[in-house]
Amino acid sequence: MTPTDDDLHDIFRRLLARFGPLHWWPAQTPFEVVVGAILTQNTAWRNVGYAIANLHAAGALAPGALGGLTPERLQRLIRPAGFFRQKTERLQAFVRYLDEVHPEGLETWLAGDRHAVRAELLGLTGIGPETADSILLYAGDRPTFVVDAYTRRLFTRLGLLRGSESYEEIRALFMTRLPADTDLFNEYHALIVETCKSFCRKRPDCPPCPLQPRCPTGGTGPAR
DNA sequence: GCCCAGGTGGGTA
DNA sequence: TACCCACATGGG
Repeated sequence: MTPTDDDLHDIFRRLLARFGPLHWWPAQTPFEVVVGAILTQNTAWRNVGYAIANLHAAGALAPGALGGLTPERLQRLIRPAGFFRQKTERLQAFVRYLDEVHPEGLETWLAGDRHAVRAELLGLTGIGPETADSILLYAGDRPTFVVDAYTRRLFTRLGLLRGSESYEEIRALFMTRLPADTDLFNEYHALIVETCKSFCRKRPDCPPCPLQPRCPTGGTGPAR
């Protein structure tokens, strides 16, 4: 049931061969990664893109600028990403914390002790394990594995997870079987997301699945 | 019209 | 620990 080192390496090789390196995260700066990580919580990335574009147009993709907006203004800008009241609170709480506790700046903060920084992120309102790991990996360039709904779904359909494991269990599983390599973790998570987005049922043009004869992301999608 | 999307926090048993 | 619910928009 639980994947071996070889399973995890083999799946990675197949996905990389299929999609090539993706060089995530789709953002220009570490701060933009943080904003995207919060905005994408239980939200389709397409909608996050609209909100990021609004923030960019408003010149608000920097901590000071975003923190200086009124909540009403920020809510308007990020409305397309959904949960806009909650997410406004979370974004402004983050920049407030950054300003008050880490005047040295986001990148310097994230470069500190990995475990301490993760614990600190998890203590912030609106930052759960997936958001914390996304920030560490994609904004801080630190080796931590990001587990998301796609990871759970794909590996459950491959028969390598039961599906009921906790976030921390799945993360530990990957991290104990793979070398602590930032680039590997970066690509692995990106490839899992890309694979699940290529979901055969939604993409009739989906090429042969690199993992199984019947695409494990599509369930009822066309075989091959 | 209905369901889902790269979660999180608060509440209850 | 294990569920439940609120939070909200846009696209298939």
